[in-house]
Amino acid sequence: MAKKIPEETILRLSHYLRALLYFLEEKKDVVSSRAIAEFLKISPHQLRKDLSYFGHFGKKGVGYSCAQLLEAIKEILGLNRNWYAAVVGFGNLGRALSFYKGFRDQGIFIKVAFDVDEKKTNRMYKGIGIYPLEKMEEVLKREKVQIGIVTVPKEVAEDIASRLSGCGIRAILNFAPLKLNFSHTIIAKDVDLSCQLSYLTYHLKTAHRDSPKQSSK
Amino acid sequence: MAKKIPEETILRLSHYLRALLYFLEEKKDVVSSRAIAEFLKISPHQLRKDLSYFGHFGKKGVGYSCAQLLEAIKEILGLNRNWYAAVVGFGNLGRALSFYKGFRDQGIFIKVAFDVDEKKTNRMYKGIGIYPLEKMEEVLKREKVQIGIVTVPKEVAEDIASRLSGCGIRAILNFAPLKLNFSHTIIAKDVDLSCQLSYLTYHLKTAHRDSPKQSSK
DNA sequence: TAGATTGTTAATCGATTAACAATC
DNA sequence: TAGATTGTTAATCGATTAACAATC
Repeated sequence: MAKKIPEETILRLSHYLRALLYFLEEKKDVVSSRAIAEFLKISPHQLRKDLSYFGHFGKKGVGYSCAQLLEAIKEILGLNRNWYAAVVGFGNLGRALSFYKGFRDQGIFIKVAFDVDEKKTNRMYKGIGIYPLEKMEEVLKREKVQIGIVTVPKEVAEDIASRLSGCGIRAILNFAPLKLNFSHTIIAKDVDLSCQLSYLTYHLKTAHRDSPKQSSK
Repeated sequence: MAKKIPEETILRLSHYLRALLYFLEEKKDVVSSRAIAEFLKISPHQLRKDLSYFGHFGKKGVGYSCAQLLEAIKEILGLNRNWYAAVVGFGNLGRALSFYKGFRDQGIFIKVAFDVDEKKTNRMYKGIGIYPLEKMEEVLKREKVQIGIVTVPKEVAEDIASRLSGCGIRAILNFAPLKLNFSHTIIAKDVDLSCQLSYLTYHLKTAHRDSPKQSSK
């Protein structure tokens, strides 16, 4: 592989996808990097730099074909196919994520969920099969699932991750407040909601004493 | 202000807090940067560098007092007091966040929630008052709330943010798939769940063709 | 051709890692 | 005193921004 691709670039590709969907809805055939950048409130340089990691998608002096760039980015992100996920921990958050529309729109479907609480399990819930946690290995053996979404308490999260890994699942979206993104066998993305809120309280507290200006990013 | 503090540093302070809570539970009075770093799977350099932005908290040759460092970080993050938040959009995700324990443990309490759906509103729900969206200004005038948590559809998110700002709320945790973190009057943190999943599908797709090794971070 | 806009190289900026002097 | 560990400076690494040649 030629140049290392920044993680931030990958995350921004999703934004570009959204912008293109918007411009397509607006019946635009072609857009410039400037127009996309304005829509997303970023700089056009960044968009072009990000795309340059993957190839040449535009025409100099013209811009980008919305439809073509959309397809190209979908392909880069692997979103030109369907993916299936399992939610582990069917509490408030697990349930909310199971029915999150944003995932389905991208072709990512929650197929099954697991929970320790026997009262929740062994039934279908809006098309999703809910199983007891101890049946995880058994169920995942027959269901084709590539992604695990972990919303269990932090005490068991690491164990769950390694069990998922044992079932052949190589990607985890983790909501437990600890780092799962450290192994070499699993790709994990940690989403730590408490950290995000502390980030806000830090700035609320700090904004006071300094001045109304604020270091957003 | 002397040196600019990286955003990543602020986010890591929350992790340090958790590590210290762990070591306190383990009855440790003093910990070294190495021990904390091992627990969190980061490098001790990073911990020490991060802390150095805020002062001197350890004793050379000894380490850090768990209790003292805990208090110091709480103060830095503004977590030595209570904060109150309003959830806007009481759908699946809004409801899940309203009862998320991790927030309460940090002294951040959801006081009220708003939704357009009249069937959900004008009642209490496990201690949280649910109000119709059009009463937002009225309710927020009498309730002391510093943080807005936005889980409305993307079409209305920007409008909601500016209405929150108009009510004196200066910090927003945004789950709508667009950027609210651009104004100078509001501190926003955007949490984009679809991006996180695409990040995983990208790596799943890419890991195949390269090799089992993976560029975690 | 002139104007517009891309793709890429170079310059800048910022964050992480490493090394080490200070000191408990 | 010797060993341990912090806090800070310096070196490295990586990402963003800017500038511009290529070209539609």
